[in-house]
Amino acid sequence: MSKEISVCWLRRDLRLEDHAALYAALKSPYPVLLLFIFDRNILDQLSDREDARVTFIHQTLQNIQSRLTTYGSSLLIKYGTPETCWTEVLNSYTVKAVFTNHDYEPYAQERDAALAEYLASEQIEFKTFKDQVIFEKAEVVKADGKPYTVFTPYFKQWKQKLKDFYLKSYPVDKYLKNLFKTDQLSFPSLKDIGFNGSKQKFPALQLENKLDAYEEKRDFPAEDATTRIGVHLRFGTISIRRAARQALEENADKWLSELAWRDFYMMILWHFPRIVTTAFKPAYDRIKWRNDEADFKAWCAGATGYPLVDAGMRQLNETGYMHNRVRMVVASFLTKHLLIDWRWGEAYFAEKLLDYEMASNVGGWQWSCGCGNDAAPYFRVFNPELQTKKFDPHYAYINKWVPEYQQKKHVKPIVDHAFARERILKVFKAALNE
DNA sequence: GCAAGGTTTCC
DNA sequence: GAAACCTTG
Repeated sequence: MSKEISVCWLRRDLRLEDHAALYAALKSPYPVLLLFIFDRNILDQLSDREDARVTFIHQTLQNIQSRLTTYGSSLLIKYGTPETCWTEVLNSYTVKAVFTNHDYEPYAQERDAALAEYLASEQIEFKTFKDQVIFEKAEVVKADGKPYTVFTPYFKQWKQKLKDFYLKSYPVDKYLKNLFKTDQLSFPSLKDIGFNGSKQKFPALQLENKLDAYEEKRDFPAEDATTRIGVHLRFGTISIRRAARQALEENADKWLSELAWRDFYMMILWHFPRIVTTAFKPAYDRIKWRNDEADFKAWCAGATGYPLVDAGMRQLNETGYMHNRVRMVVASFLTKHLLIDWRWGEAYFAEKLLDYEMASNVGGWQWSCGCGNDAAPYFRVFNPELQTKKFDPHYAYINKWVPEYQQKKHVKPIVDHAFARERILKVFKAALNE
C-alpha cells in the first residue's frame, strides 16, 4: 500500500504563496502532492499551436517545479481530460483528500461537480476554497439577497465589506515542509502536449511605482501607465489579496475599483452562466446583426480605416495585449459601427488576449454592446475620432501601431461614422420595440 | 448673429 | 458618450 497523501490541484492559481487551497492542504494530516492537468478539453480548442498562454503556464510550472525540488518534492503534471487524469492519479496514489480553489466558469463548475461526485463515491474528502477573488458568489448581495447587476452599488457594498481579514495572506511558506517527498516526476515538454513555444513577451509582475499615476494616466494608451498584471491575475501568479493590499496601501481607489470589476464579473458569471452565449438583457438577443464577413476580417486585421481602432487591433495581434481604453473603442466599433455580433468580437479576444478571462471578457463585451450589466444605454456610441482627440491627442499611440497614417497612406474608412450611428440606433430601436 | 459653453436628449 | 438643443454675453 502506497503512502497516504493529500492532493492540491492547481488550475488558475499557479503560485506557492498566499494560496487558500494549498494552505489548507498543507495543514491536512497528509503530505501534499501538487497536481496540474493540461486539460485537453481546453487545449484541443486552441487554434494556435504557439498559443502564448500555454507557454506562460508551462514556464510558470517550471518555476514552481524548481522551488518544489528544494523541498524534495515535485509537481505531478498530467495531460488529458480531467476525468482520465484523475482516474490515473487515484490509481497511482492513495489519495485521502483533494484541495482546490473555486473556479466560476460554467465548464469549471461542471468539471468540479463531476469530480466531487467521483471523489465522494471513493470516500475521498474534497475541499474547495475561495481564492481568486476577494468576494465571491453571494457574499456581496443586495438587502433582499439578490445579486447586484449594476457595478456602482455593488462596489459601494464591496468596499464597505472590505476588512483586513479578507486581505490576509495565507502563510503557505511555514508549511511547505509538509509537501510530499518524491523524486522529480516526469515533466512534459510543450511538444508533448502538442504545442510550440511562443516568442511573445510576458509583462513583468510589478506593482511598485505603478499605482501612483494610474488614475490620472490610465486612459491614455500611449502612456505606460497601467500595471499590465492581467495575465498574472488570470493564472494566479499574483494573489488578488496581495494586489488589493497594495491598492489600499497606496490609496489607489480607481485601481482598487478595477479589481472589484473583476470580482463583479466573476460573481455575475456564477449567478448567470447563460451570459456566455446570450445577452444579459434578453431583448438584445433580437438585434438583427449584419455579421458581414469582410467587415469582420478588416476589423480583425486592423484595416477599418479608423486609426485608433486599427492601432488597437494591431497591438492585440502583435503583442496579445490591448490598452483598455482602446478595447472599449474597438468593441463599440465592431458592434455599433459594423453591426457585428458581440460574440464574434468576444471570441476573437478570447483567441488573442494573453490576459483573456471569460467573466471579464464576456462582461466587457456585453457592456460595450449595451446588452450587459450596466445602466449604460444602447445609444452610447463611441465616436472613434473624438476618442482619439481625447485620449491620443498627439497620435503617439496611433503612429506607433499604424505608421502609414502619418504618411497619409492609411486605408479609407470602411464605413461613415454618422451613417453607421444612425443605422445602429435604428436597428437597436427596432429590436427593443418588438 | 454668433461662438462658446452648458444642458438635455437619445430610452 | 455624443449630438442636438439652449443659454449667454
